[in-house]
Amino acid sequence: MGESNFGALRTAPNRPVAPDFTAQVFTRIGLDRYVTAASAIGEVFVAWRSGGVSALRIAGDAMTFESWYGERFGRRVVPAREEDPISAAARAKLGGDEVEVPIDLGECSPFERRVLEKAAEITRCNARPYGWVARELGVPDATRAVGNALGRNPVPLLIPCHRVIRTDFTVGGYVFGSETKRTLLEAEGLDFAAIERVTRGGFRYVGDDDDGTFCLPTCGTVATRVGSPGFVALRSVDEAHAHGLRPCSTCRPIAA
DNA sequence: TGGGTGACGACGC
DNA sequence: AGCGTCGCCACCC
Repeated sequence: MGESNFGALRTAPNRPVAPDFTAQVFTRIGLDRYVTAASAIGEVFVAWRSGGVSALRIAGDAMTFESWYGERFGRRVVPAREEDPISAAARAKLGGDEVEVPIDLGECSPFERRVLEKAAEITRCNARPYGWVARELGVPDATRAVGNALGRNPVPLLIPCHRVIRTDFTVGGYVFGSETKRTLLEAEGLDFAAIERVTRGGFRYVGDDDDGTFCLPTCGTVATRVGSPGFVALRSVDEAHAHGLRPCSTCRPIAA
């Protein structure tokens, strides 16, 4: 069908066809493209279109990636011939720069979008429970749905869904496997051995007598110091209040 | 329309 | 402590 349209155009009278006609049409239509880029978990494929990065997967067989992409998004993706501002931004971010990367969430449902946008707020060296995301979104019973939405994150790493973990502070699932998730979080500065030492026995919060706040043990403000002197392990919010502690405004350990 | 599925969580042994 | 069960919600047929 598309072929015959091209044929009709090609034979239009008095109108020479530019050699790169096909490329021009694809550019105008916005054909999706991809490159490989280095990341914390090795080489990845990064695909994008006019609106921003549309997909990220671990690099491997190009055919497999292209057919996965077509299956998932219903569009064709081809290797890029040159860098683009969007791929350049993604490359920089994957390399560790704190830059904004436009993301195309076009195929996501409104709920999935909200979940991914919330996950995008979680900064390095931090982790939050699935239930925390649900609560922040105003649907505290939708924790399971939050997990499903994160599981469909089209752009892992760029939207750091690996920073959402289980309420018991075990890492939980991940597209690239739980081990990879744990490795990523450790590389960002979370010390799971220390976290496990604290949470063993049902401790859920960490109080800091110095600044008078209590946090999730995976809050970046305490993550590198969990278990050191000056911190008290707490089993409940009541215990925190008994110590005269107020909730940390960064990790917001309880509902506002 | 309705039943099945899943990166969860609380509870009971 | 670890496992099964069951409720929950959004999504997909």
